[in-house]
Amino acid sequence: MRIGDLAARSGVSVRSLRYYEEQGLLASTRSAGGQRTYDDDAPARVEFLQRLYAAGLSSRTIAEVLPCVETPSRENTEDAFLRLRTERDRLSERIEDLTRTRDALDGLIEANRRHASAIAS
Amino acid sequence: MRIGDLAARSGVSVRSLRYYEEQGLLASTRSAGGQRTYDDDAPARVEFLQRLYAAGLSSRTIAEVLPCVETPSRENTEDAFLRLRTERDRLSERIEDLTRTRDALDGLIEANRRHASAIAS
DNA sequence: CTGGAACCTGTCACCGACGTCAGATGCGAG
DNA sequence: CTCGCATCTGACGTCGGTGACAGGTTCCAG
Repeated sequence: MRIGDLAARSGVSVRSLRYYEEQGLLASTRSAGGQRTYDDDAPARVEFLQRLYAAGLSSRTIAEVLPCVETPSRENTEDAFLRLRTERDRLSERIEDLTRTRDALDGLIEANRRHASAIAS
Repeated sequence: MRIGDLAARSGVSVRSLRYYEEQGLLASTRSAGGQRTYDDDAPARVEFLQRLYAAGLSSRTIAEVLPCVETPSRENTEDAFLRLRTERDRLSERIEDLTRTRDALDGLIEANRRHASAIAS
């Protein structure tokens, strides 16, 4: 699979795919002419990367966490594993915070709705 | 309350407070010498702004939503109200997405833990 | 009254993921 | 073989919320 195909399948720009590789997040083999070739796992991988980015992780953080995901061996995995749990906890806090914010917005909406109906009556 | 006090109380930099004002998100009266003065509601207001920023809203979006929050009158509130609900829904989707991501991370952690214990045994 | 801390405006720098352009090269269909 | 699309590398631009600095003014404690 070439980079254009991967981009089309994963819904990510070609630029981003090159960037992911530059950051050490996505591997590719090169053809004789130097063009990138991806295996069938790539789209899922890219989707996962997108997920982590959306969760607020930076490229560097993702890179630190990935060895834990890819090669669940030992040693160089130990701190990556800790990182992974740390990021999970951070995400958890984030979710709670966002939920509180949503509740606050709900409160505003409710107050506004009541106010509007009070005017209407 | 002067800008330094507000910054200290709300845990936001002086720079950011001036920026919020520049974006029309935070009002201040000026002293004779031109220095900003804030009333007692300001810290809560700033905290709320921080919440919205953390929820991923841009300054412009916050500005579009605020009239709905501040002056729950009618007319110029109508579309602000729609905006507010739109943003609430967007936030809701975001929360769901992050929750899915957290579940994915939990899956990885669990898999890794099992793998580690398999090695240990 | 005075000195120094706090404040003012204005401007430039930064970060990080990505857009975009340029110029060169690879690749496959006809 | 050739034409044209896809891909390559490298570089610069962008956006938004802030940091940081400069040069000047205001405020308050002593």
